[in-house]
Amino acid sequence: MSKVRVRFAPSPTGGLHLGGVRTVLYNYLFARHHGGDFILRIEDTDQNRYVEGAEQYIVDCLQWCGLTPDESPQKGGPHAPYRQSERKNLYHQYAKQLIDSGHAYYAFDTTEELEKMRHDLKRPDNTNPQYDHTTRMHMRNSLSLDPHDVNELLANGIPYVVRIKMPENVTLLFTDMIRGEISFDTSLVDDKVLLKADGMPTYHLAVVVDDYLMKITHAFRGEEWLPSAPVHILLWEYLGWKHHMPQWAHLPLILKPDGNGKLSKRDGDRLGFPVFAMNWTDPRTNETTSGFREMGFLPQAFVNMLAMLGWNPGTEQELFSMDELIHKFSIERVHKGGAKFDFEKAKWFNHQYIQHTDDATLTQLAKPYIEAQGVKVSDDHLQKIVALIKDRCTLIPDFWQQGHFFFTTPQNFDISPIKEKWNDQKKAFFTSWINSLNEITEWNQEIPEQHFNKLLETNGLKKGDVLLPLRIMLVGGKYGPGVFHIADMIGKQETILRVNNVLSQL
RNA sequence: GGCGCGUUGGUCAAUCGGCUAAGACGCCUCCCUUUCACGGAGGAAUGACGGGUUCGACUCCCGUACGUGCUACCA
Repeated sequence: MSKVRVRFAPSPTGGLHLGGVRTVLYNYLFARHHGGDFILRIEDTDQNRYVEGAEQYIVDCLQWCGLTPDESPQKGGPHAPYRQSERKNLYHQYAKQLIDSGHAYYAFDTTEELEKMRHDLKRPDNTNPQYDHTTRMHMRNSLSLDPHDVNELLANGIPYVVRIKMPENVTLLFTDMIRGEISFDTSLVDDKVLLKADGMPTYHLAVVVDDYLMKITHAFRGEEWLPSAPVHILLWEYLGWKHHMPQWAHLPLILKPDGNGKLSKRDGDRLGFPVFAMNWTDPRTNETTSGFREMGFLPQAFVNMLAMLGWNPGTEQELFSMDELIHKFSIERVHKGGAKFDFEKAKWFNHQYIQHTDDATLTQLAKPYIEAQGVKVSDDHLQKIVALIKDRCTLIPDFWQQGHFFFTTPQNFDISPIKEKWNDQKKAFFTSWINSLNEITEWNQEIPEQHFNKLLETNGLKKGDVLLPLRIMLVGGKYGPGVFHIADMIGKQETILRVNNVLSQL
């Protein structure tokens, strides 16, 4: 068997969607599992939809996720170029070959004529009339027109497209690696455009020609492509490449969490979670769509989560390194049905990864978020804090949410939980505690607590009476790690200051 | 409308004819923690429906329903 070669073939029209990343992932895992090649091919045949920066964005996403291609527009390779727009001239000969063999034809219909046909033939029982064997002879093409007229139109440079001539009454069978045997009746498929009037191929022609030329052995794509599979299979056959056709796998869709349907970036905006891998700003509208990276996901967690959305190894294991995924991944275990995206589960994965990441690495990840708040802190000091609060961090920005009081004096105190039970006795306790702290020179985790404990009895209080007030004083709210850990980290002066701050408010 | 594909708890899902139907997320209760988390122990919650085939069907077949995708000179 020849070397496995797969490709991810996005169209550079915007940000990379969850489903897109998962398609890359499955391609990548499959290629690595089989010791094959993973190729990035840019399908930019639609010049109207081309968006500046989208290709670079895709490349950056793959890089962030650790899914680097072996061949790509950036890296080059034996089958360059890897951008279809740069391969434009290649496709013509194949279109010509199809016309000569009678499997395709020229069509001269204008947009208006096409619209008229679709409008005129529209019936309740046929809401979408097609350009197919039932209608093609009524249209203006090289099948319906006199050959002499066709030549004249071509000679005069009248714009034309090339359409595939779908055969009638042929049952097309193929085996999908995920779904098994699938069949189509070719009479029901329309004469798809292969070459557009601007000279660019459509997806249908380009994908077949390039997969052949680039020696692709396995082709993974979204389920939405299933209905056009017969067109592609026929092209492989008509071009004489039948025996080189890749094995197909149509991946299930990723669905929106509520209701049904494909997950779209609008769902993310609506429900408050990212749909793109990284922030994407549309250069035309300047609108930014948020991404998992910026929200504070670790790429490994993001990838792990996506791997499990539509695939699992049949064991109870949920957390996998990339190497384990490569080792265990098999396309046969990919599900047929679509999966609803669950942001809560996504966050759980990230929390798991944070807990399993060493403190030094986390420190470097958290640092930019801390510094963005105008705080300067040494790596050493930060790392101690990170160790103390990582348990309660789900996303990287949580290191600030959960630890801001280590860096800055709280300005707002939620005293409501302690206000009602506050009394002079407690006030006296804290005053005497501060006084005793002022006396000491040594500062660590134990000393302030020893003084604290000692004073309880003299003031007739139980520890539980004053622990929460102390927390509010130091933190500002009912959260955070052990209070004496905090006192230790912020130091004596700051501890006294914060106690006084709240004492004056009560 | 036509065609394709799909359907196990709220969600992700195991099961490839033996089921008293795993596990995870989320939710609830309790324990731990004199905060919030983490952790631990429990709990509620599932085979769309109807026919077959079979000693036995969540698993196989056929219908129906529902969902979803496609039906562009977009990918």
